[in-house]
Amino acid sequence: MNEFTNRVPDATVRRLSLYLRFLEDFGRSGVTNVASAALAERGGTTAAQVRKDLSHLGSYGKRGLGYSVEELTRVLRSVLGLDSVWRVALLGAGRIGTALFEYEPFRRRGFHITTVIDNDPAKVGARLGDIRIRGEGELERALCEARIDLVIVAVPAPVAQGLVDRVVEAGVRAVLNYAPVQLRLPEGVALRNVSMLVELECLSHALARRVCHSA
Amino acid sequence: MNEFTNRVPDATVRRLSLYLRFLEDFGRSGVTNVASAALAERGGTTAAQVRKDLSHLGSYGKRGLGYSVEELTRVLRSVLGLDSVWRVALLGAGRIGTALFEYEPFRRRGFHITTVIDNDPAKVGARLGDIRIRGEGELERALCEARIDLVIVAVPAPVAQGLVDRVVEAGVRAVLNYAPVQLRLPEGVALRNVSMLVELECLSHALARRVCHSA
DNA sequence: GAGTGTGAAGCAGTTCACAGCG
DNA sequence: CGCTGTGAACTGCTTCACACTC
Repeated sequence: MNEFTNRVPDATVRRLSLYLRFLEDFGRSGVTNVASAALAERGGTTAAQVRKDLSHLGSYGKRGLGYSVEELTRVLRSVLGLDSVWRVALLGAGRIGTALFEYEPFRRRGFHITTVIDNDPAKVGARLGDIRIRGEGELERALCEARIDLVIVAVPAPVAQGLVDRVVEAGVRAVLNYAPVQLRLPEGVALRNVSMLVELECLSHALARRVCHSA
Repeated sequence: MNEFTNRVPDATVRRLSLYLRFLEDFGRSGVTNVASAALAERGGTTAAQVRKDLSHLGSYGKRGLGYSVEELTRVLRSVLGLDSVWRVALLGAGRIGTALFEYEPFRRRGFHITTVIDNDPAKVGARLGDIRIRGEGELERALCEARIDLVIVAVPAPVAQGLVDRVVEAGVRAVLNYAPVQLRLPEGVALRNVSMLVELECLSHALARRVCHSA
């Protein structure tokens, strides 16, 4: 099996993202080979799980030796689509939007926020870093001009769906949603929700019921 | 079965949090009864899934009628531990920390951030809202004085584990982690990770492989 | 010997389908 | 009749165990 044959399960993809971080750390500390057990240790999972995850991508391990840090790093970057630069638009330049904009790891991983939209007239025309904030009316034009691949939604819940409809119409195929709404998207558009409230409420459930949940 | 007999699966808890939002919306628009199909519609899931989820809590539906919005709201709030106020400490008053601090929905749901810690001497003593930022050295004292239930970690990755060890030692039983590290915690402490990078990389994977993932 | 790759078994969450109640 | 609650079937992820390779 190789990286093109099969679909990689969602749960696996999320772990691959972690493994990649660990591999980069190992690489920086000069480690050249790493065993599934070592990755498992760092990731709070099991060696069998790591091997199963990696086996979805192909056979990159050497028996008795483990995986080449350098090779596996390359493979994971490729599988996760991190060897191209993705052009990202940020919708909403409020507290959360601004924090995301300035989050260094995004840029380091090849996610370039080249467009920022906000509908507050006081903000339009202002700068975020070296980018001029544009008004909602320019949405389609901006997405098209900048050939945006992916959109981060950080606007208030009530306006999110309307904006996203337009974004999808404009041909964007991936949406990362920070607004506390369940967005409705057509087939073929990838969506991920990051909900601060949901996670916090899971913890509050755990506290109230004295049950331990981990993730 | 009632709300105290059995463990509620993790996947269900996350959906309960969503259902609660929908119920509150329905309540505001004056709807008094709601069928599983209506909740499913809003949540992008199926009616059977909703009923199965709710059946973990007990039998609150009326056949032929659906669920009482008011009653179900009360039950969900209780199951999610939202009828008490939780005292929260924020570690890290950087971009992300500040954004979280000012995120209104937290407070509205009963999560009160009463303590803010940062190790930057320039920030210590400054105010965030009406709270004085305290130095790292005061961590244990602050947690204890404020009887903190839950900690939000928004510090740089390299210092996160050290701080969390002290937090756990001080008796805190729930941690919401925004730092891009895999924290190691003892049994019995609830942990949730919110990783901007993982979600973004799932999307980039989907884009690169032209596969659609939703959540 | 050390450590991978993988079928097979085990487990958990989801979907189905329908009996039963209001 | 409409809609819930739930066993039973199903699907998919995780764990196990071991043959196999370096």
